[in-house]
Amino acid sequence: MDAQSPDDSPWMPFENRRRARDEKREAVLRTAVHLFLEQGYHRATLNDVAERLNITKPALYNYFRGKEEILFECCLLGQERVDEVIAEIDAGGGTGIAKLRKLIQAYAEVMTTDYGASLIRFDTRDLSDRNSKILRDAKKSIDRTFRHYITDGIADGSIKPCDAKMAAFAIAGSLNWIGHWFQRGGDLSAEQVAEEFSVRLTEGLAARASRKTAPAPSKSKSKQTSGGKR
Amino acid sequence: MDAQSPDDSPWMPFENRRRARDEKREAVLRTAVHLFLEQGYHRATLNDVAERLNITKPALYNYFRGKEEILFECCLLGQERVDEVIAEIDAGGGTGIAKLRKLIQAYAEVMTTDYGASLIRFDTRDLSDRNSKILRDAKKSIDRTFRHYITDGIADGSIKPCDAKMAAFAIAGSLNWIGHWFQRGGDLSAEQVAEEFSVRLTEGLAARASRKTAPAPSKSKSKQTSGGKR
DNA sequence: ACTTTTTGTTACCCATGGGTAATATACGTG
DNA sequence: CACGTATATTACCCATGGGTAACAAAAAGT
Repeated sequence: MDAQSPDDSPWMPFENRRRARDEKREAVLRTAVHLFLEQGYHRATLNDVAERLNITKPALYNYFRGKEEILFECCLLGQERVDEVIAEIDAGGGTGIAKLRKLIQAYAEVMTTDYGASLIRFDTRDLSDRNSKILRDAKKSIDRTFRHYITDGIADGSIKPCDAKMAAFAIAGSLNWIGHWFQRGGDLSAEQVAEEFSVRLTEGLAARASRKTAPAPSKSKSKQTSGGKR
Repeated sequence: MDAQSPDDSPWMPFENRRRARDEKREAVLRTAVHLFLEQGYHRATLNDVAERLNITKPALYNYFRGKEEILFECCLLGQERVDEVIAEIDAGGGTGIAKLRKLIQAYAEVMTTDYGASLIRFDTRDLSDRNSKILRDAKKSIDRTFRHYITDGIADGSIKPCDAKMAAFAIAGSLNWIGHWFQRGGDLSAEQVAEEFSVRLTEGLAARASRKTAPAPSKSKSKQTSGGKR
């Protein structure tokens, strides 16, 4: 997904250091998110980031207000990718479980990218109140989408009745964890993981005798939500 | 699980500050882990910890070498609880899926405790090389146990063939995530969560027509491991 | 009561690293 | 070429917070 490796810098040591501003901004973000993930946000210093780009720390301040803003924009990029994914799925339609599978697969792939992982590996408490709230709201919205697809699926019969809240937590947990263990170049590709998870995480939820195409119209049009305890 | 609230201190402002050394050590850990989780390890200062205990920072150094050691011991306590759980299950016996369910349930409950959560909420990179390795090894061992129960289950026919490695990741991810969202006093009790997860996370794995008691002795005594891709 | 040990306190050190000021160098433009 | 602007650099500031030294006050031993 990331076309360029995180190490290539537009600032060649002594060459044409003339490129569009936005490209440099992006290069800063790419390098920063990589370092933040590698060393942890607090251990990675702006000097480290600058050094990898063949510049010095104050030069970074031409593109960002400070360290916190860099962190925020990394997370934001990850969040935006997820939002795009959701918008696409919402536009497509399908049964609840079909949408859920699509979401799981796409979300899993995002989690294998640096920006995707940053969405959950970084602590929103390191952000300003304003930015922290933006991200927390975005995550809440993503969580709502998971739950929504699940309740949709229960309503249309493609998912067997269950506690949507906890099912969403279970699924999101598995997916978010990818951001912690996955690394490129391992023996598993991002696509393999995404494919496997979209199956594994839904096989327990799918209504039995699940005809791929036509979900059996359940006679009891129960109002969904939780089936058991609560 | 934690009998005492994290705020009660053996150092009453001006009272009998005479108690066993170990109790004080534990009180420091309880308060520290609580603060570390609440604010994040890097934002929580030793002054904060000391203040909550009605003492001053240097007093902490009577019980610990430094901040890092406190962090380490918190994680270690969580890890030990998991190890105890595993030892108990190993001693019990049963089919692969039965052991897996027990592990999931017990692990989930540990994750709802402060020490349990610290096991995954804290970054091992904040520890010394030595301590970091100890914890990473312990986690690897836990992961192996998950995989082992799964391959056991595949071998004894209680779990349908699947990629044990990824199944373990999926399950562990869900469980670890509990440490991020669960909080006491919410609308879900630790037991409810543990119970629900032990069912939800295994219903996709269980071999069909799973008689609770006697697992159908599979005629094909295949050598287990992965069934499909890899 | 006297020392000794344990457990605190106050006062300080100082490395770290985010952020800024002043300044230099290249770039595009009239 | 001169000028303004964008971009980098060097040199610095300083708040933070982990850790230590020197000292005080209980507890415990004798």
